[in-house]
Amino acid sequence: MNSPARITIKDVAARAGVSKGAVSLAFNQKPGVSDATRQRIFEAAKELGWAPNLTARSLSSQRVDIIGLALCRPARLLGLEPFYMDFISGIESVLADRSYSLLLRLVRDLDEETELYKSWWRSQTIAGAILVDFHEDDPRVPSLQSIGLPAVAVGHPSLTGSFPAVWTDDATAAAEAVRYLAALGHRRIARVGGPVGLGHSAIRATAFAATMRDLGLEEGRQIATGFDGSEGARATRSLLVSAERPTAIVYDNDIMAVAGAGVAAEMGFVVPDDVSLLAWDDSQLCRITHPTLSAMSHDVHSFGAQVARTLFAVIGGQHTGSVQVPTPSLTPRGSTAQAPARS
Amino acid sequence: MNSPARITIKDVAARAGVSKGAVSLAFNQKPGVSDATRQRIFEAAKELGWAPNLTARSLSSQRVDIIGLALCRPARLLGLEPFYMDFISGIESVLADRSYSLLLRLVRDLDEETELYKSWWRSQTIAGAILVDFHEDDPRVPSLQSIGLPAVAVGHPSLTGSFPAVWTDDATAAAEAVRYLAALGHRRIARVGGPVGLGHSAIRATAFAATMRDLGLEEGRQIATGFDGSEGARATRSLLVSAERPTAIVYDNDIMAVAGAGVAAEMGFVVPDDVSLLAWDDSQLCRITHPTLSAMSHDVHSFGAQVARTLFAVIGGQHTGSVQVPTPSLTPRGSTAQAPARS
DNA sequence: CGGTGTGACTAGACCGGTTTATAGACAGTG
DNA sequence: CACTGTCTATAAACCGGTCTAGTCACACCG
Repeated sequence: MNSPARITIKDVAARAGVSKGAVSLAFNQKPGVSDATRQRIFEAAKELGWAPNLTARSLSSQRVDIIGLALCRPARLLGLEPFYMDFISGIESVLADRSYSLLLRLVRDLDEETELYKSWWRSQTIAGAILVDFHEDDPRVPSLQSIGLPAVAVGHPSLTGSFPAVWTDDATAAAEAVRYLAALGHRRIARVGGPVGLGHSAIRATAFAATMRDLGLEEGRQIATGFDGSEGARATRSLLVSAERPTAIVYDNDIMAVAGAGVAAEMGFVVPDDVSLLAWDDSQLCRITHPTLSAMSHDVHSFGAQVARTLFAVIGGQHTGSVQVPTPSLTPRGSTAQAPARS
Repeated sequence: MNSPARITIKDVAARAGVSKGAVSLAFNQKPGVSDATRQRIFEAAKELGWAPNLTARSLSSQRVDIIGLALCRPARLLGLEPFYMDFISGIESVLADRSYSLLLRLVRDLDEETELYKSWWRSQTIAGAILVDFHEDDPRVPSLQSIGLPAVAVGHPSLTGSFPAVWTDDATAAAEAVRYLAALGHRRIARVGGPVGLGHSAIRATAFAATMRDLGLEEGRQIATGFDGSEGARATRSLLVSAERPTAIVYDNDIMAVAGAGVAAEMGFVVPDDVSLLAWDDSQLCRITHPTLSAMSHDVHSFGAQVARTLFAVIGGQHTGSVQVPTPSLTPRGSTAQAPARS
């Protein structure tokens, strides 16, 4: 169509009266050019408005400055989960420092995700990848390990094969949640969790059940959902109409807790007098509802940053072990209180 | 470190007993190779597990299959706004069809954003860009126009210079919101909006004021915020304690409306009996609170898809005009009702 | 039978950088 | 003064594709 003759390294070299090689050396801070020449080269580049063509650069240097992230949750849900954007922004904060960018793709299922990563890796599009939402016996682990994709896994090390994991101790956090509610006198505690297949949901479920047992409480009812607000609402409704109505409910994310609070209000239950609710993640959402939501809170942004740092270590060829980030801790707010007097 | 001799087009060519060129032709669905040969080539490629190196491809074809998107809102906020992820997923749905990917970056301010786009464009990293959140006299317009970056602007055409705009009629929607509330008998209507500088906030503000005037209502109070939940709460608090307390409040997004509902409850006002609240965007959030939130609703996913389609047209060299997507329309739910009897 | 197409295929230039081997200039040294 | 070493700078190979110009075989035509 047009292209007013793109400026290349050659033009800059000509203008500065040097060779292509010299320009390359100057721009990569390498020795081999005098300060005076370097200066001249920078000036020429500035006058011409030149910046190195990254495509050409990565072709010849066999290096690429893009990280891949595929997310495999329904779009509708992603929009709602404050978690992801916060997580992504944490990743970005580290990438930006090193002039890396994040390539994002939403996929429908794990197979599509695996294929995408394979294709990105084979085609040298990405330098490494971030894998999230691990399932038990996750199919991505063997496939992606075998092609040697540098990646860091966000999930419990027991799930992530040989990929270095960045993980948070969900089991301990789940136990703390139960203990806290028990300490408030609650004896019938329920949990509204994520899908059964999902690794961290399973871990929380197990820890939840074990802690209930430890404390001598009857086994709490647990309902698996798809993290979706409306599913959270449905689960809450089902819990609140049951004969053995729980007096406290733990949710696996903030959205479902908000939905739960909505359902409680709709059914005439007062939070926290009739039922205590405990959210998970502690995004800003927990602070703007009424009552405010008590939550298991952690720093999702830092979590993302740590993931990115670990990935750089992996790409750099270091044999990184798994990294544990701080365990979510309880932040009490207005949605939890003493259990109501025995009914 | 290792690299088990990366497979290139040459290896595939050798294995299939043809030249590099033939492999290239076969893989790009171009004529010039017989079906039999094509077949052999594909087999060879499959056996070797080869996929074209996209870096090399874009270098020689001067084409790139990546779209850039820089978002310039504080990370904390992005996580909360259901809008963006939904919007992004709409974009993705179109990109994926054409095997394009989305390069995402969070930036701190418009200057950083401008520089980033310039650098992406000069370095041939992206084929085009999506610009969002236009301000009045947006500095990005002249800078990016002058370098010839193919881009589509999400915002009212009056703000986007010569960039093709994809926009939604906020003025009409804002007027509809006011008219609806007025029809319910509200006479003191307030608005909690976005930052004054932001284009669509300004448009809504103007339309809001104009409609109030048209209906013969006293000028409604409008408060500018940063879209943040806590700011929405603060604004609502300030409105509800004022002498001229409004009986209806329109918010510029869902989060602030949720926060507003929280504040109302905290202050003992019943929604919608004492005060009606109207959200904007209508994410799932509006359906899970209690009461549910009435909202100006639109299809953000399709919006994103339309933006992507328009961008492809621009990249393809078509002189696209601006495209208008459907105007947000009112979806009444539980947070709006007749105005309380005259106090 | 020579001339003209046409389709299949190849050699090699090219994209815009990086990197290596090498040349030249100059200073220091025995 | 020849000899070595250091520093600056260059030419050319290279990365892995695309793409143009051209070769070749074969059929078709007058």
